[in-house]
Amino acid sequence: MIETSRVVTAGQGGPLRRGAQGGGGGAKSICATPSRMAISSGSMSDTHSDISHDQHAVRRQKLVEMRAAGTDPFRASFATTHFSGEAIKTYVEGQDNAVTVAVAGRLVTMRDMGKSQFVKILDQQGQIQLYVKKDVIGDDAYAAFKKLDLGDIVGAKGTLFKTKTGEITVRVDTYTLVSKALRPLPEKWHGLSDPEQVYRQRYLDLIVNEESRKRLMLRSRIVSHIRRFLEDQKFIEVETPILESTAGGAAARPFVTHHNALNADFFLRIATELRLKRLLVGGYDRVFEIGRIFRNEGVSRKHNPEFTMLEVYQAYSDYRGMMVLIKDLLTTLCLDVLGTSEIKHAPSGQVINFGGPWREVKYKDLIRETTGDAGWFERSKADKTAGAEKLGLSIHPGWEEFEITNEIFSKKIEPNLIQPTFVTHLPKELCPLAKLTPDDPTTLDVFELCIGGMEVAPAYSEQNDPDVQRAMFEAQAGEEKQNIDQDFLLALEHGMPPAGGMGVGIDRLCILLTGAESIRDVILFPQLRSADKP
RNA sequence: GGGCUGGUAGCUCAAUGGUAGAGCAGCAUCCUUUUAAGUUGUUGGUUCUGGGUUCGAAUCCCAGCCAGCCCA
Repeated sequence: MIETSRVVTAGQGGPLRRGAQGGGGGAKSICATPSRMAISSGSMSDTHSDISHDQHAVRRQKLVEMRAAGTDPFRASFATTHFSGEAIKTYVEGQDNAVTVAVAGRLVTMRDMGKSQFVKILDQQGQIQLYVKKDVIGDDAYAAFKKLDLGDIVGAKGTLFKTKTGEITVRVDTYTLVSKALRPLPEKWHGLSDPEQVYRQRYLDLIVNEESRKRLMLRSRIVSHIRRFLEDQKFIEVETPILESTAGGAAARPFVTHHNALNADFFLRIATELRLKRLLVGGYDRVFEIGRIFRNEGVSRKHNPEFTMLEVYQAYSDYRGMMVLIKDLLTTLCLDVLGTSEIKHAPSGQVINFGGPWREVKYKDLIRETTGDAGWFERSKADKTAGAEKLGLSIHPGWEEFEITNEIFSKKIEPNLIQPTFVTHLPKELCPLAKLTPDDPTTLDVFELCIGGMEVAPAYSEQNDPDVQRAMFEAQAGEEKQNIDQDFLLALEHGMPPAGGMGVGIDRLCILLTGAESIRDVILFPQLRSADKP
């Protein structure tokens, strides 16, 4: 497809453990509890080292003491009745302590006031405040509670009330420590801002940076909405192979891997198109896949080596049917997930409006308009080169004419298409998988949906003439005939229904809908160079 | 791949080539409705790594690693 590409290096992102400093810090008793902690690992020097500054050591010390006292947090669990958000909703206005809830989560805020404490825990739905009073939970439990650290995971049972500042809070009757955090959390006010650590230790980012947590959860809801939307329209979701012997369906450099038992190299797929069309042949009339695609290209703000693409195929439809589908999909997506049809687009300062009619314009008209040359497509290559350079573009001498023209499109036109725009009738050289326009065989029955200056979704009237398809593949492959997917052509000879097909880059869509600045902000674990030390 | 910028305490950040600091958290102390809670005191450093210049380097130079931005 026209779909643009993405990314990267093979490196394997292992779990990173940054500073190696574990264990070493001698275990010396700092606070009371001289106890016998012969078991604690590490050296037992006799020097009276002070570990009070070493948060990791202090927390390990607490764990040792807890175990010595017969409680092991890692062997405990806790039965919850509500997530934080649900618990808050069950509060009945004006009726303090009427409802009992059991919630659990990570301690993210602690305010110690002597004989009582306000703390907050974080779970999947957000934060909820707990109020712990010494005279309610008892002296021993309170003493233990005071030893908890930020980052520890606790379960708490109690009744809901509203504080004098109006926050719905759990008045804790009992609590259980269910996991001890041996490492400290990043600072609460500024959060975690070092981008490297944000990506490498995403779990910390999710804990302390609410925007990240919300943005990435929004992504999950977006994908979920897409599935529901398509299923409601009788589309069938399928999963096709990632390992392929021929990487087809797009123009991109694939990753190569090796299967030992078969003693064969395989490519990681660069598109799902050719597999899904085989399913059209097989009688799946409406089919889609939301799948990971791998492209062995650069890494940038808009490219990750692996990314997620939705591909949809609908028999007895065409590129115009895909227009209706994508417009319905995106408008309902905005309303259901974001609750609005208008989205701020920071780079351009514009407000993108998904609600109104969407502009539709022919590729050639955009080119003629931008170059100011009504006869652009009749010009010689030299004239086109000169025209493009006049627009400030640098043109490689080896480029074909359509490449020169497309350079104008991608550099001078696409970045300015902020409002949803269907660019139709692209030159036939740009894609070998679509049908030619009946009254203009130099163009294709396709559109490219551009929003926010990005290509969001290309769609075609899919080529189903096996002979035309073979000719187009061969023309594109040139000397690389071995890269042609012969089995796909065989499938076409069995007859594929006319169909509309479309690809939607999920990551870019999420960038758009969440206002993210980089693809890395909408991918939980973006690709980075290996952090392993040599 | 090229250019630019950055890497200092657990986190966020300071520091003319001259003893490396602050806030948060940590430790200790007071406080039973707080909202970045507050109070008093206090600990904590392989300044990314390796070379070099210098009487002296977080700072200047060279190389490398990692990251971000821009470009191809």
